[in-house]
Amino acid sequence: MSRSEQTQTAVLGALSVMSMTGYALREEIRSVLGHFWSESFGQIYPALAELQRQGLVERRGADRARSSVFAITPAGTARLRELLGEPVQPVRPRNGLMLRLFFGRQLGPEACRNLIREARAEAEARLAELAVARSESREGPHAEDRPYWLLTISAGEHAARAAIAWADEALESLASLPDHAPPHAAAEAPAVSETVHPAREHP
Amino acid sequence: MSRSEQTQTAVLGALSVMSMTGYALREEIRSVLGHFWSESFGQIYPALAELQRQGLVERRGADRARSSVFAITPAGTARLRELLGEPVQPVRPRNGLMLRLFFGRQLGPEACRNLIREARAEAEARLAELAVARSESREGPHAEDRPYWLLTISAGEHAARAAIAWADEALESLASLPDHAPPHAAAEAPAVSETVHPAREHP
DNA sequence: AATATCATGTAACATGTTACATGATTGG
DNA sequence: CCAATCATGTAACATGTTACATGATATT
Repeated sequence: MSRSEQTQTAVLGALSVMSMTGYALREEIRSVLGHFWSESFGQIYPALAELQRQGLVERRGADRARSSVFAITPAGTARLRELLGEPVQPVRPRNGLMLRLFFGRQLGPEACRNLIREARAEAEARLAELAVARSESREGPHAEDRPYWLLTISAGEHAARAAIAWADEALESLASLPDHAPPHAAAEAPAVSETVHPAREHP
Repeated sequence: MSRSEQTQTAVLGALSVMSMTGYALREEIRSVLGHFWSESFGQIYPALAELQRQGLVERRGADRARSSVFAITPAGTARLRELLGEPVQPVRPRNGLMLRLFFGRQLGPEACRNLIREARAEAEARLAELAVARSESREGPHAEDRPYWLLTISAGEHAARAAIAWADEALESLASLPDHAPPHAAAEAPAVSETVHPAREHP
């Protein structure tokens, strides 16, 4: 999977489930695949044009600036299988939370705790969204697709629960640290204060 | 955190632990932060130049093409704290495994199982690496940093264990699926498939 | 009629990786 | 000396997002 074939895969995949407009594609990808995939207009339309040129999708409906629906062709389905069979290309990690925690000594325990609480809340929210997705999947287009969709939902749930468990553990482990603030801190720092930072100077 | 301040954060953070060359920076970031962060030469050197220009790091040693060590300045430490305090910028997800599983019906259960087994093996490997990192952290430069490093290691472990648990569950759930291969699969010839639109234009 | 949303597309920008060029240092 | 590795840097490329331009359709 060298090029932006990734986008082609996502687009062909979505069209394999249901024909739709490019606009709807973005919406679908955001709402349905949103937990593990993302595409922007700037990728979707060029990809659609290229796929059409290759005869992998076709346009139906008025072709002059009017709303038109894209549908996958048999060749497109074959291509989709081919693309799905290619090796998963590794993602370079960029986890801003972990970066901050790794240098957490510079931030001090309290700020770190806030970051972790935030992450925990996000994981809870994700869990709730996934519960909705799970129940909605019962009305999904194809019963044949459902077992696979549930796999991805389950993966999200496992990850979110792990994040929550980690956060609780991390908060506890940070609680035992003396809240001594960063080394020689508060030099020129203006009164930033942040969301929860009431106790700068202790009694 | 608008620009590539992310890179500046990582570089300043690494230099806050220990002074080193740009080359070593890449190695350190890859080996120590590798589980959740990555930078390439193409980012590190320009970032170092910019940081030096701003007086946040300084160069020590011969400055004519010879090996030189970069060290963080007091202003750099202050800037690091500022950067670490900025909101975590969300990452757009791109999980190739989940994309494949979501359209797993096109691949068939067996291919999906292979993907999951692969992911499980990677998670096991990650777990082993993290165990090494955990034991190595005992000889880390600064005892004060250790609690924070352990937080990130623990997060990796939680995530990896969750991935393993999910994989086992997923394999079991796929085992119950009839191994009927993808819909009208096998032949690469476009054997007419069409998931949603069985009928072409002609009646 | 006015506004919001749907829909398509593109250009400018932002980001990030790879491959290369160059030379120093080190170990066999 | 030769090769490998350390070290710095850059240019070309690949990727991806945002903002804008344009106009249709639907809603109020």
